[in-house]
Amino acid sequence: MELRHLRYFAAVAEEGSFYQAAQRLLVSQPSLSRQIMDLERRLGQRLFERTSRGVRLTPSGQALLQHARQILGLAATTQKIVSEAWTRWPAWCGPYRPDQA
Amino acid sequence: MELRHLRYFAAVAEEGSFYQAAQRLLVSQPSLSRQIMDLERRLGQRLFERTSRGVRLTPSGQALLQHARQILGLAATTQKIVSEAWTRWPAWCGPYRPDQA
DNA sequence: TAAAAATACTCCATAGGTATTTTAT
DNA sequence: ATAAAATACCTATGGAGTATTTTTA
Repeated sequence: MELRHLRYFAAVAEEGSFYQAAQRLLVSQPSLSRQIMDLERRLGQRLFERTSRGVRLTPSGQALLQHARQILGLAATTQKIVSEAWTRWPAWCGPYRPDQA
Repeated sequence: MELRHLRYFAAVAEEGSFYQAAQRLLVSQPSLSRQIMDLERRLGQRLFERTSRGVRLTPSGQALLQHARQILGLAATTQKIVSEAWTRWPAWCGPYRPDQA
């Protein structure tokens, strides 16, 4: 499991749709669909019920969402804290412009 | 930033050596070295001081280690909780054998 | 000078894209 | 009939490996 899986999962859960979440994440709907299927396979759980007008969280999905938010929040905080520390990366390494590091 | 970066980082921090950590992680020393450099680039911080008999955490590295452990612990707990829920993945999808999901 | 890390390549697994089909209402 | 997800297929980024060089106690 990688943070990418959780970012994608949370977006789908919040949008209630692969279609919408893909737009928000700036990835294609099939790429997103495959990442979620991969996550479901890794966890051995179906996370969404698919319908013809979107998706709905399964009980497992609801459980995951709470934890995913915690993890993503902690990851964001961590990046902020460490990135803003005073031991700067030497300038000669060149800049790095992350969407999220 | 992905969980892989944090897993690798924690291993290096605990072993005090890329060389040793690579063996523990079952990856090559150069692969590990590049992943850590990538993480340092993303965070804009040098995480380790390199010496000829291993590595030592920088202040930024020490800060990251605490958070990395939290995140990795939370991720492990999450996988356990969700994986052991009752909504089993249908058998027809075939099994999945992760080292860690 | 002897360890450990960094570099230089090569390879390939997989994330991501486009086109299309399937499904459910 | 239509809107959304799944599938098929292709491309390419970057993760991983081997061989080698550089560094520093």
